[in-house]
Amino acid sequence: MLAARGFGGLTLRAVAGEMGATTGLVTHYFPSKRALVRHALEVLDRRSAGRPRPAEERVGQASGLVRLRAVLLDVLPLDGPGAANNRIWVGSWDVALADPELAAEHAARYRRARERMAGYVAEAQRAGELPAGPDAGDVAAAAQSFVLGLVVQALFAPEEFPPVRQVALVDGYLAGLAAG
Amino acid sequence: MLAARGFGGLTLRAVAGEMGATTGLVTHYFPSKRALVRHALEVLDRRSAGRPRPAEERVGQASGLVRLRAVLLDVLPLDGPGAANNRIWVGSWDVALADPELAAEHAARYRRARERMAGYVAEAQRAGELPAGPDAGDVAAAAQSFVLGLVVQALFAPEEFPPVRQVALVDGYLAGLAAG
DNA sequence: CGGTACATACCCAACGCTTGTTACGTACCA
DNA sequence: TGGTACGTAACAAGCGTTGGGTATGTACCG
Repeated sequence: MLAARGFGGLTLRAVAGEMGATTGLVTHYFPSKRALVRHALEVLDRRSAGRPRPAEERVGQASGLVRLRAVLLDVLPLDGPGAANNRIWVGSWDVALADPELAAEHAARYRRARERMAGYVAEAQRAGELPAGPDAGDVAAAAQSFVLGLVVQALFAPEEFPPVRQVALVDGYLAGLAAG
Repeated sequence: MLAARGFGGLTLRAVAGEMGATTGLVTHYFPSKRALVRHALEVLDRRSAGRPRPAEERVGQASGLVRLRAVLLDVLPLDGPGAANNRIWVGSWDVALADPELAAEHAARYRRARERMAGYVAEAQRAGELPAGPDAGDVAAAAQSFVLGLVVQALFAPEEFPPVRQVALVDGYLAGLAAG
């Protein structure tokens, strides 16, 4: 629903209809539409964390730089489901920016992601894969900025940003980081 | 209106009320709400292009790298109006992703911005400010990804991304480009 | 110069529809 | 007997949109 019509086109009846049910079912489980939206975002977040990650799953206990790369690639809309997820995520920014509570949850999510990346960056710095100079938090924030923006551009211009190019751009970015 | 309540909270009555008028005025000039939204985005785009640009205006006929930096900085939410503009812009992605025509206009806007940046990149490459190896279009796409994502993060976590840090991150990114 | 015709700008009121929400009824299951 | 899981129906509110009314110009024509 959200991936197709966005948050602006989200209605309880459409949600219920998609499940072959009625609005009574939805309101039975969610006290309000806002709670539904919140739950949807939480589910999406959890699913993104728990889904089969094509890039990261084979990484195992690899080096910090390899894991950083895997995390970055997992964010990108490289396939159909990934694009759908990202459409929802990007669309949620409109409602989140107008709802302080949702905005805070988003901020927390992105902060967690940055901290995770910062750990990989620090690891890569200790291993000499990345220059030790820059602050790991800054590098992580920059890397997340890069992929977030790449997601947006890839969603609006899929033919200009096919999966191969997305990966190539990320690799180019990481190469720049390594070169310092 | 849009900066405060987002596209999900946009109503003709609220728009009219904000001007001290009625819905009749709005419908007199716009055949539909969709046309209103379209016009608003167009105005926002034009205003962004024509507003006093604190970073770029003093650049004049400077080098390609300096101009690239100025363009990137002009996108960021470094002050109140800049943040408001970016809130609208980010919020518009939800409605645009659900409306093919709006999506196409967005894609065209971002493509134009990339092409502009690519020109500066090529200029910087010719001047030896940036390594001549990478494709200018790729560098421009990467740079725009970077700032777009930085905008999103800065909007959700303003205290973690104050103007100084935003500028520092951009400069760090450009330094990496020059070195890589 | 005066008067008529017309277009513009805007308010007002209402339309039909959709929305989120609520209340109630009913089946199933412990 | 009671609680959970739904469907059904209706509610009031708000929505975009429409049509008509009324001023204020503005152009045309004798």
